[in-house]
Order: sequence, then C-alpha cells, then structure tokens
Amino acid sequence: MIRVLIADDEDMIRTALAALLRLEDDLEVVAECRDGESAVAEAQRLTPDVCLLDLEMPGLDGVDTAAKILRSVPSRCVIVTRHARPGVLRRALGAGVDGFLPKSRPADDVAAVIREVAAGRRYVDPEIAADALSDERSPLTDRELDVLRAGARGETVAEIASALHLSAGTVRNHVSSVLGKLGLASRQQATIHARERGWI
Amino acid sequence: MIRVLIADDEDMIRTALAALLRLEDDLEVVAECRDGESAVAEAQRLTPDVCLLDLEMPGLDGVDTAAKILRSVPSRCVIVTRHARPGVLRRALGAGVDGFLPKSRPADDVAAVIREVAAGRRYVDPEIAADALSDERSPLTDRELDVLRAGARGETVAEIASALHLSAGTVRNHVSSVLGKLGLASRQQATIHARERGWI
DNA sequence: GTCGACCCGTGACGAATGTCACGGCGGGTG
DNA sequence: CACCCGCCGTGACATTCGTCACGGGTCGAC
Repeated sequence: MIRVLIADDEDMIRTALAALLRLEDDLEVVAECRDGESAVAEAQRLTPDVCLLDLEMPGLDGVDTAAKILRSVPSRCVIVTRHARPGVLRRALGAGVDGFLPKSRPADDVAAVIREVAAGRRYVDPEIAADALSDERSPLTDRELDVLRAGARGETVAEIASALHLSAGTVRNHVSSVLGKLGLASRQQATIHARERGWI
Repeated sequence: MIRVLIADDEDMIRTALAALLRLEDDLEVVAECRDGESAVAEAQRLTPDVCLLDLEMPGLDGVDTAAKILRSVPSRCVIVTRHARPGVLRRALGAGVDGFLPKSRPADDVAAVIREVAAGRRYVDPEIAADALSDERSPLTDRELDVLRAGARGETVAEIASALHLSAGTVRNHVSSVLGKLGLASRQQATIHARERGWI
C-alpha cells in the first residue's frame, strides 16, 4: 500500500485527485493539504511514501515545500503544475524531486507516476524534458528583461527609466531591441510574450 | 439520465472531473472538449442537458462559449472558474448561464450543481453572490469594456477599431474616457486594472 | 592584441497614442 | 416636450513611443 499526501490550494482539483486515487487498490491518501506549510507538517507527522505537490501555492510553493520535506523525512516528492517550463523543472530537480507532471496530462497518469516514484524510479514529463534539453532560453539580455519587468504594469518609459536609473533613450533602445528579437510591435505585447514563457 | 458536456483546456482537471461524474449513476458525460470552439460544435451536435464550462480557455472563454451555445441549442450552462469575481459572475449571468461554481469548492459539489441546473433551478456560489451584491459595479460602459477586451493583448488602436468595426478616433475616445474614469494614463494600465477586478 | 557581446547615452524622425472640442443619433426619464 | 446618457464620428493638437544611426564604455573569448 502506497501512502500518499496531496497538497494543492485549489479545493476542486485536490479533492478530485484524492477521490480518484482512493479508487486505486494500492494507493492510500493519508493527507490533503491546502498549502505548503501544512504539507510539511503533515509529511513530518505521517512520513507518506509519496507527496504530490502543486507548484502554485500561496506561501511555500511546491518546490520549496518539497525541499523542506526531503530534508526532514524519507518521502519522495512529485511536482504537479499548470505552467510547466524548463526553468521550474531545473529548479525542481535541483531540490531533489523525483517526479514532474504538468497538468496538461490526463488525471489517469497521476496514479501511474506515483507508482513509478514509489518504486524508486524517477518520472519527468517527456515533453518538458525535451524542452529543457533543447534549452529554449530567452533570447533577451538581463537588462532587457529588467526593462520589461519594470514596465510590466503599463508604466511609461520615463517611469521605467527613473526606476532603473537610466535615461529614457536607453530604455527605448532596449525596448526596440526586444521587439526586434521577438518580432513584435509594442511593449505590452513583449511583456505578455515574456510572461507566457516564464521569462519574467 | 443527465447528459453532460465538459470543456476545460487543462487535461488533468477535465479528465478528473469527467471520471468522477461517470461514477454517478444519473450522469452521462457525452463530450470532453479542450476549447470553446469545439465545445460549441459538440453542443450543437449532441444537445447535452448541461454544459460544464471552464472560464479560462484559449480563444473563446467560458462565458463567450456559453453565450454561443445558449443561442443555438436548448442546453443549460454552468461556469467553473478559479478566479471567481463579482464582475465575471455578472457577465456570466448576463449571458444566460444557470450555474456558477468557483474551483475553490470541492469536486463533490460539481455533480450536485449539475443536478440542480438540470432540474431547472439556478445555482450561484453563495460567497461570490454576496460579494457581487456588496461590491461596486464597473464604472465603464459596455462599449468601453469591449474596447479594453479587444486591446487586451497589446493590439494597436487600428486593430481594435477594425475588430470592432469602428473608426480609430472612436476607439481613442473610448480609451480616453476610460482613462479619465479610472484616473490612469495608458491603455495597458486600464486593461490590467479591469482584469484584476474581473471586468473583462 | 582584436573581436564581439552587452551596456549606456544622444539626437532626430515618423508613427501611434491620448486629449479636447464639436456634432449627430437613438433611447430612456422627468 | 426637453434633457441626459451612451454611442459613433471628425479634426486638430501635444505627447509618447518605437526606429535608426551613431559613439563610447566594459568585459570575456579567441
């Protein structure tokens, strides 16, 4: 019997997954948590075999939670996330996570991955792994990303410039360079583009 | 037997809900869709009793999808959403939706709400309903909101104008009116402001 | 050393954007 | 009826934004 802890702040998805896992004969859901702190506490109290952790949680996120759990109890951790990017995958593997599953995968796969991880194997979503290997890194420089971040809420060029202690012309040049690289036409399109890819 | 269509772009939550609903004796999941367009097509082909629509979907969002379905077939629609705000509730009810359920509710409630709606009753999450009654309505007119929606992804004024079959000057006037009402300085700030409040 | 990146700045140009004043249309309400 | 409001449009205006060309600086790689 594999003892499983589930942590997700969204009640609907957490209870749905828990209900589905309870239908499996070899799985036992021993805890349901709605944030990272309580997941750590419950994991230390119950030492589950596998912890299924959502990445997007208030307070401690999934990776931080996994790191704390892995430092204190001999459990294994699986990260589940809606926006799976190579960057977070690297962060998760660095924290010692054994499973990485995006929410773009059907719910049936969850039980299979839990069994894999409980058996001592690792599981990483092949699509994300391929992305991470091909290393689709941002083509933008650090400073260009700074400018996008500083202007992410619709600030004017002058405000970005003063926030970054630059001249307005320099900011415009950075923006122009970004738009050229991305093939876009305006700053807000660039910030949307960058946000969708996890660059900012 | 209540025939149900499910639409959600996130495979994990959609398949999980479908699997749970299939366990109910009186429910039959007749279609699973991953976007609004295919949901409309399937609804027209199958005329399900209840359509369970996620709000956040690429292309047509849940409310737009519900509006299209309700105009063409005698189905009933339930909107499910992670970010439930009074603004979207109003928009949903305006489109003729019969159920409104945030994802902060456990998965068990989904079947119950589907039965309510199939029986001809309406269901609105009481917490959101209370918020909607107490909170202020958007000071913007319908057309102004249309303009913000059409420009939400950084489109240029000319693109907004042609999308809405307006002249560029009219679009600029609407934008100017919006900025005056909200005390802001640029369109992107206005779209961020409106999105945070669920107006678009 | 040279070369290429990234970074910062200037100046000038055209295009896009927001502001204002104005008029016309329709639908409500007092 | 007059009146207000939302809606659509025009024209003119100042500001902002993005583009381009240019120069100077640092730093690491070859």
